[in-house]
Amino acid sequence: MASLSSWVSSERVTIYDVAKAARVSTATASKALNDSGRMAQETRDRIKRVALELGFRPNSLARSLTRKRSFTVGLLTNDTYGRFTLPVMAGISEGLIDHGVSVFLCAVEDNSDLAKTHVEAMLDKQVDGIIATGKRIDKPLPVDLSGLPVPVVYALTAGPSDGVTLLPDDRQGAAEAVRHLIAQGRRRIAHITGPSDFKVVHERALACAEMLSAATRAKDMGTLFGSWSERWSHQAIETLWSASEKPDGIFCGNDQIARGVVDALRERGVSVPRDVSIVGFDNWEIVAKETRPPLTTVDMNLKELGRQAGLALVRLVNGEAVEKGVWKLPCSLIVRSS
Amino acid sequence: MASLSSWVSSERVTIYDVAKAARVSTATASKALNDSGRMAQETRDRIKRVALELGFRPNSLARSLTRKRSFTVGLLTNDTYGRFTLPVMAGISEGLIDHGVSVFLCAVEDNSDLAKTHVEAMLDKQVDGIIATGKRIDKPLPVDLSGLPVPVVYALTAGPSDGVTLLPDDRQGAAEAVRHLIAQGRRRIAHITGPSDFKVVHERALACAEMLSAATRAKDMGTLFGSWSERWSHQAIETLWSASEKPDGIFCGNDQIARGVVDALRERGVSVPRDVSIVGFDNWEIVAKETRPPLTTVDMNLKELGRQAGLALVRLVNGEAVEKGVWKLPCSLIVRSS
DNA sequence: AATTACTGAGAAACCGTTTTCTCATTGCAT
DNA sequence: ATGCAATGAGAAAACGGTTTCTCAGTAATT
Repeated sequence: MASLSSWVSSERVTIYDVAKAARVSTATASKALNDSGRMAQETRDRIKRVALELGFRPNSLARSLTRKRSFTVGLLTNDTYGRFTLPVMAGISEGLIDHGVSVFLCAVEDNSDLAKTHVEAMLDKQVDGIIATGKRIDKPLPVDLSGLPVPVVYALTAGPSDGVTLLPDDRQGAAEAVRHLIAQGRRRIAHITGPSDFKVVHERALACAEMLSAATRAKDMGTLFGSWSERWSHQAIETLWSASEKPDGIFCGNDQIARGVVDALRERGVSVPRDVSIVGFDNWEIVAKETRPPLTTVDMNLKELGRQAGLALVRLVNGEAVEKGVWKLPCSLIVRSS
Repeated sequence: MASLSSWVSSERVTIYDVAKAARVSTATASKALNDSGRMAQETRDRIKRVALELGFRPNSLARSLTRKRSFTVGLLTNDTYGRFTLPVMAGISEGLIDHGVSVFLCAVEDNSDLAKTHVEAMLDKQVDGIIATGKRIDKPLPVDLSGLPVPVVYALTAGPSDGVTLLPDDRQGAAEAVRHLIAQGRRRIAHITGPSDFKVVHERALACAEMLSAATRAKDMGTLFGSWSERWSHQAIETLWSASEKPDGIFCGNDQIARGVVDALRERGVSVPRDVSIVGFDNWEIVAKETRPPLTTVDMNLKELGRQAGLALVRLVNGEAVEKGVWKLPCSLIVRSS
């Protein structure tokens, strides 16, 4: 438990205090502490030592005012419930603190006016840039962020084609999943997934189909679109198991479906993974780890995605070149027992 | 879709520009725009009009520097995965934006050094106050926030006894749940809940027992402690249904358990809600709404809790009196079909 | 007519840093 | 000795606002 009790003392130490104590001007003090300007190394060291002794911490506000750089960015999200956004946000926060950058959190639901209010507040507070994040990669936030005086990065939400957008590589993740099933010796592979109006559903289904058509040894038993629910899993298994030829490997659109599939198979006396191998998607630990057997699944590395989004924004703020368009970040296969 | 394209134009308008355009000094301009100082109403109106025409937006940094008030607070969380924190954070963000206050998001996991870094960064940025939030009401954040030069409020995490802490009223929520079961005409009520080392488990179990011992018509069939899993639900139902006298109402420690209970009962041919009524806890919509029948459950109003936390902090910052100790915010019973 | 009270507005200081000049001093080569 | 470049440090002007104080002018009172 870190103690921060040094701040108990009353008034903040300013650079004037440091300068006075070190018997130099504030100009010299500032330069010494920022390793800029020219002065005797001895002077620089002395000033730094004094600053340390006095517990000097520069006032960010004052610094930002002159530097015209606030080391602050805004994070706009329309997700106040889901479980995908939190890791992304955490990744952003963690990735940026290393650069001394703080993050303004703005939760806007789908309220366009609220979003506008937040953006204005952020701009008033002189953010260096903005990150937009959401819950679906095929829906934009309820506010147009183009034409702002600061750069914008989109993470896990739809952005404009000329912007920088970071998304998980659903196709690669799905491909890994199917490859794993094949590597496990599975030959008849089906895909049970969610509603067809989700973009991720298509991406994953497409990659699954491609992978299977390229595979010489394995056969594609088809894709079943439904909903993100265990109920749907039961229906889907009902359908698949009423056919004569049954799959021995199932790739599921998410962990919830996978969980339902495992349960449905158990009810039928089909053993997982002996008779059928299952791979989920999301690595939603509360589901994946609790399933018996624990689910093999695909992790979207959302925290890393957030971190990358933060770093990309910092690069943009610094005027460095950043490739426009959609960046697909790799997913990882988490092998458990299913 | 709100358009913010007005910012496309190059340079920001400062109060100097407004003053010049209105042919007054910056002092007068400032006073006019802040409705402070003394001047002819006509002058005030004219300056405001000019400011509006020019699209003047005061630079928050500059303002904060003199006012010694940044209209910014820090939000510290150790939750980067769970589903409880996000609504709390959203509530905080939404509650504070109305006061012109922005929120710094700091995700610290259980890393004490990282937490300290974040706190220092926030203090450097002159936050007016800090909100600590987490995933469990019985675990504190990995950093000591007492003795800071700014006020602190704790929401959904353990705080010091002399601080301000906001928590859901688990007891009241549990009592509502049991009251509902009794009102439904249930007479033999059991409680199936999670691990006994969670404080919320005890709170809810205690309230449940109290409610039942006070009820003349209903009988307490006991509490079963287990884990937060559907697996445990099946076990618990196995246990309860192996006794001669079976419950006709079950209050579950969370929705996941409730979901498992509904499923386990269905497998036994017991109808919900005809034979047995079920009430869950959390109103975890993805589970509660998907269950067949949809779960009646207790909502902790986490967003409102976040909002209240934000408002409490603002009051502290303003030097207004705020009652120390733990504030329990009411839960709401969400009646669905179970 | 002289004094007093009030009104409206501006000058200047300030918040805490950074940064651009300026300048005295020193060391070195001519 | 003289000129010149390099060095070390400070004065002052930003940054964009707010606030205190001053003061000229007008209105009201004696």
